[in-house]
Amino acid sequence: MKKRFYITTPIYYPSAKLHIGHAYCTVLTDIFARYKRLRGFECYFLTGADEHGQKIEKNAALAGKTPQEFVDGIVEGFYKLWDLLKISNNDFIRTTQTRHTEVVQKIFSKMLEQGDIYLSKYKGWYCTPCESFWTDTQVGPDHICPDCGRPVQVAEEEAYFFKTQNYVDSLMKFYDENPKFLTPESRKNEMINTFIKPGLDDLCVSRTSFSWGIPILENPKHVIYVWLDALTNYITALGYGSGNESLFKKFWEDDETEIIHILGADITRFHAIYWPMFLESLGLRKPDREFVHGLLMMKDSKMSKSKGNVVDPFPLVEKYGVDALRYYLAREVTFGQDGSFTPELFVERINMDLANSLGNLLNRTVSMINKYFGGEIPQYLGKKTAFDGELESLIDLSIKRYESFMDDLKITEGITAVMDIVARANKYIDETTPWALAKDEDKKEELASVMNHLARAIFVSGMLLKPVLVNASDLLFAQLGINLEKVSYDDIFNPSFLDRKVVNKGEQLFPRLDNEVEIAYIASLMNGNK
RNA sequence: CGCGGAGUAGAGCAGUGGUAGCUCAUCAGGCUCAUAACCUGAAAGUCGGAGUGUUCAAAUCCUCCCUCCGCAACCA
Repeated sequence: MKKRFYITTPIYYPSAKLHIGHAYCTVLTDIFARYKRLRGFECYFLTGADEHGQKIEKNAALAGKTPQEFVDGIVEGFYKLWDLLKISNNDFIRTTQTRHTEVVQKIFSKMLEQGDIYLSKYKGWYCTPCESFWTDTQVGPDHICPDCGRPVQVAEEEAYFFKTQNYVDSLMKFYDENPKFLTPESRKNEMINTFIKPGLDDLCVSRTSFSWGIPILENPKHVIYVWLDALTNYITALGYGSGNESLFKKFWEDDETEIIHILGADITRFHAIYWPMFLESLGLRKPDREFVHGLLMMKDSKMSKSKGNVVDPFPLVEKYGVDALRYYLAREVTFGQDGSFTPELFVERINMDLANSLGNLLNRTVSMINKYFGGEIPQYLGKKTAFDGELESLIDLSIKRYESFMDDLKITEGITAVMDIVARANKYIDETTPWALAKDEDKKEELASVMNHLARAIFVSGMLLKPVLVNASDLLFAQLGINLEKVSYDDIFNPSFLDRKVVNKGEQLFPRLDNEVEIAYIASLMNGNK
């Protein structure tokens, strides 16, 4: 196990507002980062914005702004959303920042000098009115501009290319030697069969047809084109090539750091093929893992602006709280597979897991401790009832399962391991029938043991869910009388940790939602975006 | 033959070789500490179809077919 982690999301493109799909990727990455920190590891978490390119240039012109003004406005929205979702990123990189642009220029120069980049001609379908190049697949069989629908012509422009042939063999070797590099594994097969085996083209890394990009020093009519600019954010953010490389040394070069990129399927190719090549060209280490997450569908069809089913996370969080949304994203959608967001699933998941199971368990337990023990959690007395041992073993087992799932980025499975504890605790109440024990003075010890065990089950669950439920876990601790300053992960292993703590019955952690009303409300939010 | 994913109980999903699972919904029962909650039990699937394919053993591997979805144009 490495002792330090560097984890990243892709940098998102600020051509429009972010939606729940971006939130999904960022929240899951955040959960992992928080999990690692909770376990006591150092974890540096980076996200950001990829701000160059023709589309930004065009959208800015349409909005009557300079490109920089335009992206500044959009990125403001990024900050707000990540703030709202309690994203714990350590840094936010913008590709328009000089700490990035200057280094990208140096990177380009180095590659050019080494002969990994050469000047040639980019040939493609060109739409004169749109001033845009398109690929074969983009123009389709009729050779029509996908933007304006008019016919396109074959055109050429001077461009720089990255020589992939220099690194193909070494990439294949890297795949072989690092089976966990790209997961899920089907993604790796896709890369090899679809892109590498048929023969990899060199990658175009500059453009002259627009100017909103990082100029190439050696030839300033060119700007650096998308991927060489975008992917390198992962190292420029750490100060690579700058005056101060301390972060870079610590979180990239040190072998004790595990480097993890989280990304979506549509950009797998660039992360899995070109990024390792760029790094090798620079003589740098490659990431340990690239984890490809699935897409969030809106009930059978992909979320898209034209279909009017884009979900805006803001009103959702405003109404249901950040924890509800974070929990839904992490639990409902198996990380690594496609999943869906629907109002029905959302309301059901929150009600069943958070309100009925966890929230209600806390509520009933605190009530009983108040009623039977004047609010003081009884001391741990060992295994006093026939069911104590079973509950304790289930807790121990669930902690182990949780840890091993989470370490392997199986976040959805990690959460279900915690919910096993909650379910078992609810059952334990029925098994031990505390209300019956309370009527018999001789059973006082058993009753005390039941309360202690219940409190511990809730405490452990709350701790394990802390990376997900960033607010509710603290509220849960507070109800159990835990001093938030004096609690740490390792306390879950101490059965006596809760002895004599005084509970505080507070608000319901997750009030039950009215199905019909809330489903209709969320549906109206989605339609409102049409 | 473009690439990829999916097809498992009424709905939504998990499950990659070893007696078919989870959540919800349904029905019956229990309990009363609790947020009409919680607990127990039942009914419900020939795991898309085909193959006298591989194997001691297949939802899981192989071959073929069918259907749906995503990518290929806004969009993680």
